[in-house]
Amino acid sequence: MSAQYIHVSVAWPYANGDLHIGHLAGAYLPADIFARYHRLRGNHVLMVSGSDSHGTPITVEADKRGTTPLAVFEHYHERFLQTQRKVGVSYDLFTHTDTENHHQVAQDIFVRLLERGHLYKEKQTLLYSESEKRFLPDRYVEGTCYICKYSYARGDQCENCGNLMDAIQLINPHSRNNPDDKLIPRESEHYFLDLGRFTEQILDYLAEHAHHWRPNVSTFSQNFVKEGLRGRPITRDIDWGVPVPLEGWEDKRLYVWFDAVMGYFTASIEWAKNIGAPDEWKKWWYNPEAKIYNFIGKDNIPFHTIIWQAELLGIDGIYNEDDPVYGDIPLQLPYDVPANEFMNIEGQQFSTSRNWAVWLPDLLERYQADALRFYVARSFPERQDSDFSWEGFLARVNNELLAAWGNLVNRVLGFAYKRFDGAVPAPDELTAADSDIIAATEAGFDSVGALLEQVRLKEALEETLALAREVNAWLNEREPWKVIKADRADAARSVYAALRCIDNLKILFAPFTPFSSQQVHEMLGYEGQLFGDLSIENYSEENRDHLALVYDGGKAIGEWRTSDLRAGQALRQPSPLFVKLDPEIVEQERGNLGKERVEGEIR
RNA sequence: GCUGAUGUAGCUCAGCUGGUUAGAGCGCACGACUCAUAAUCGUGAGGUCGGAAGUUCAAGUCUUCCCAUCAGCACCA
Repeated sequence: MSAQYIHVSVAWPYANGDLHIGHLAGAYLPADIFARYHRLRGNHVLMVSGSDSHGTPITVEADKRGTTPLAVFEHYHERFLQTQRKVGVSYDLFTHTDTENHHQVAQDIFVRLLERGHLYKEKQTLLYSESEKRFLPDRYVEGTCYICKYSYARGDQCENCGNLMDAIQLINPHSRNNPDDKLIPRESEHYFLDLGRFTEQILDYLAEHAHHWRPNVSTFSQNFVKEGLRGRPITRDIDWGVPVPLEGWEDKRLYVWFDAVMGYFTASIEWAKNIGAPDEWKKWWYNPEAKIYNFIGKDNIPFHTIIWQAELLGIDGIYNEDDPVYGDIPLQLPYDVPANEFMNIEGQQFSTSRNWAVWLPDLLERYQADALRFYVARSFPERQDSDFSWEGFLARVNNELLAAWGNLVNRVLGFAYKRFDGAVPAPDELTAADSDIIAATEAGFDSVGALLEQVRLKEALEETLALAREVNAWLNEREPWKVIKADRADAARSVYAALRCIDNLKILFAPFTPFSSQQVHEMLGYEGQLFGDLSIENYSEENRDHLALVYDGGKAIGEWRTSDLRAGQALRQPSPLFVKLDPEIVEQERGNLGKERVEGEIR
């Protein structure tokens, strides 16, 4: 099979706070595992994402900290880059939405939608907060219900009488967070994306993919459309964001959801520019053979299964009219949207305000990236919400990752290194049991690979782990440490077979735990690196420059294929792969939950 | 309130279109082994599948109702 084009689109984090375990479990780690697998397969992977620089949460955070939105997002963007490099999320490009490229493409998309009649103007009356200097979303508004006179009705619904309402219908509306803050109704004109006109196309699209999507994503999306698609506003009265490219609209900006979701597209274009091949992105976006995967959390499903599709359908052909190769090909819609559910923490929902959270930068200071990756992958909320618990982390790292896999590597390599002069022993002929165990691990390339293809990552890891256990069991049968005393040749057979198995497992584990697989690779005496390098680069545009995380696969030699380990290959001095965790961390870490977290100043 | 999802051994989870004594890993008990970060391997004890009713020769697996949890319900993205 010739190499496929795989696009891995990863949800864009708001740059208003550090990354936490939920980001990793929901989207980044699944995406990275999937991308690394496809790279090992020799496919052309383009994995992009970036910091969402705009949006109310960032301006709110800036006000809170007495600084500017720009300073807030740049501060967190830089931390995102470092954190993700450390945990090994291998983006071909992780950029942000305040680049000149993103602004330009977002505006072009807006104009194109406008020209094609997919946008309409409408006046809305919204409640404006003088003190917060913004229009408040309905759910942040509280007031007296005009029907039942209940005094704590929400802007969207009265909890007392159950009637749905518009916030402006409330008597004496005020901000929920700040009851003294009077809200003033203000009329304002905005552009809306006319979603309704895409209903049929989107239903067809959803039906076409229903059989291979996760049921929750598929069902949810279909119901969402069937309830009726209404227009969504795509402009706001704010000053932080992508300017609306129209005369007379200078004091408005594109609404953040509208510009952020197209980041997958704009970042692909930026990536192509950065590598000096400006049309290269079309190999994914205008190639019917390419597959685009959107890795997101469940809270974002309709944006990635409906609204983004509408935008893509609406702008079809953009930047492509005269292209000799791709000119007549439609813009590709996502092939799959493997949304994850949520990862709770110690049985409770994640919450920033209560600091009920596990922050990645903190975690990566204390634990190995692979330990974290392993536990999170073991607990992926693929079908339902899952739980991050420190007890679980301790148990899974010590009793599974370290005991089954780390120990297997350590016991075999240590034995081979000491008893066979630091080299891979040369077997005369393998026993049937030895050939069988090698074949069993080789079969993993098909079975684990098939699961990874289907984005069934948890099962893939479980299968890999089971193979490691199988090798341990076989080794206990063969007992080379006992056999060697009487029959060195037979011990050489089993040790050789064990090394071959480890060489296979090294690749099977590599998408999940790339750092330790690299160590195994080296200890087995190989040169080179399984994956490419992740670095933080500075890119200059016309008026300013920006930092980005970039994966360079140039040096990568890892391949998704069975071991052909040579007898006689010199081993390197083995050392344990994983640090055994002290049970005390459970109490220590639990103690940090809910405590105030001190964050550094933003310059 | 409406829509959708989830509820299976102590824990974390598998169980596709209904069909032999309900599975895995961890934990636990006992045993083996000692190459290995007291890791590994074997054996075993543990669930009647949230509750109730129903359909069926047969239900964890379909239907209805109830309970609990979660998400969405359209200007939070």
